[in-house]
Amino acid sequence: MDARAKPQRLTACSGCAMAPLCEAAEPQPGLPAVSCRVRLERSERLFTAGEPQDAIYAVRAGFLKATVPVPGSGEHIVRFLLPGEVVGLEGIEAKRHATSAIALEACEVCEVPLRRAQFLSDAYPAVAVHLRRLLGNQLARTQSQLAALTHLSAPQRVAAFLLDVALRWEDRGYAGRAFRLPMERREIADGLGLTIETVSRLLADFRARGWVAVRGREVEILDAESLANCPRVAKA
Amino acid sequence: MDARAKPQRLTACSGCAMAPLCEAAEPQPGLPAVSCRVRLERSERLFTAGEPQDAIYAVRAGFLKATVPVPGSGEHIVRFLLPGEVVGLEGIEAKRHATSAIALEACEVCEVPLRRAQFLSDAYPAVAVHLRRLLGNQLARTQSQLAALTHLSAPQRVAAFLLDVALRWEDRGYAGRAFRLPMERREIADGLGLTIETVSRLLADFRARGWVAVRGREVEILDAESLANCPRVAKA
DNA sequence: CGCCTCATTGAACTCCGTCAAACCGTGTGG
DNA sequence: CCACACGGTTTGACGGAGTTCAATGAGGCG
Repeated sequence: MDARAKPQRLTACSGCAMAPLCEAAEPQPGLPAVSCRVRLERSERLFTAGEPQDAIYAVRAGFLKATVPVPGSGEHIVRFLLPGEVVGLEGIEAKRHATSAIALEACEVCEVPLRRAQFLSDAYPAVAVHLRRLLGNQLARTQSQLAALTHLSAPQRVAAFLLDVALRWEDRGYAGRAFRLPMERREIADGLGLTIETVSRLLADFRARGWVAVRGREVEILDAESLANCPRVAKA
Repeated sequence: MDARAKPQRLTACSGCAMAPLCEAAEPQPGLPAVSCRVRLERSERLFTAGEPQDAIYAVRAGFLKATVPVPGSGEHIVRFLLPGEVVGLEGIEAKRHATSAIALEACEVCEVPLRRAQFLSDAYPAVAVHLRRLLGNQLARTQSQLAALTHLSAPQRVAAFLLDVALRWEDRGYAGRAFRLPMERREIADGLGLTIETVSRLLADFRARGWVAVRGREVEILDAESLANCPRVAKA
């Protein structure tokens, strides 16, 4: 029998970025359907960098991380994936995964075969536009992240991270102020280019200031304003 | 009369990433043509973040920089643009520029109207595929850069930067070992998330080791192997 | 309870940023 | 032709933000 833990919440497809590629206008002969059956446990891989790619994916429940190999420095996190978000776009034409996607907790993922995406793009200009929009938005977001991580101080990075997750969590329709970070400190640190200890210290610092309530992996934003204006130097 | 300096070299269109969008199979009534006339002087802007966008661009001659605004920290460089490379893809459907593009020297840029790109994508699946490939490759590259800049040490970043430019310069058909960096140290430092002084010191250090020959903005790679294996700590 | 992993806290170190001065290359004017 | 000015670059000395090393604390699960 299947002893796998069941993901807590399923996201409504209505808010999913992949929706236009799932709801095909009419079924076509030989058009591969969306298979939504992919279940993952913590630290299971959805795909791995370097492998041939034949699908793109939307997260239905649970958090994942996207990593890229850095020559001489192992794999590093470039992005956390929340329910409703899409992953695998970078290889949509290269047909080869540039990143790995790894579950941070029990997850459910929808798989859209590339053949399906391509057919729908060719048949419906609106789908092609949607795909380009997803790609473009993802690129813009990654560029902003790149500039932010290389120019913000450690406290600013942690503050920005908390606000970013809160905002995206809220966009999914949940209450944005309180949420759970399913990843470990090690993974938060990796994604921010910091160390475990620095992240831990800064979270403690933010709590001492009354900006957040943190207990383990549960987080509540108490003062978003102060977090957003977090100064370069934490000591006050 | 036009006192503008003439760009030194024009790249052959054959190697340009935008080529499939310029060479339209057959002229269509009302299809906007590619206009290749954009000339820029050092520090002139091709476009600015936040502005409405109605074209994408390919660099024909000269270097540019792409910057994004970072809240509370001004504009920062996310990418240098070499001849034959494409810029503006992130806004192809958002219709609004997420980045600014600024000339680092006398430049010539080809402008492809979005209407043209969209028409060709709808009419020719191969063009749509090409656009998605450009977008995907750019995304993959930006993700790698993100992970590298947040996890590599200062010496490793400078070494990686030199090798990256050398490789891209070689891809354009020039001799890759020796090239000119038209940007100032300030701009190199900004793109790498470092300071002018650190960049200057590390270039001097690399020269002292015999890894590169640097005189002003002229660079020659002497020992690519050592640069690629540049240790986390420069001191030996 | 006992064991393990993850998280927190403390202390010492170090890479890199900051401040400051000297050094160039280039253009300008006498 | 040289003197001068000016922006960019290099080099030096110092300090601090963040890492590294180390020890303690807190959950989770058999």
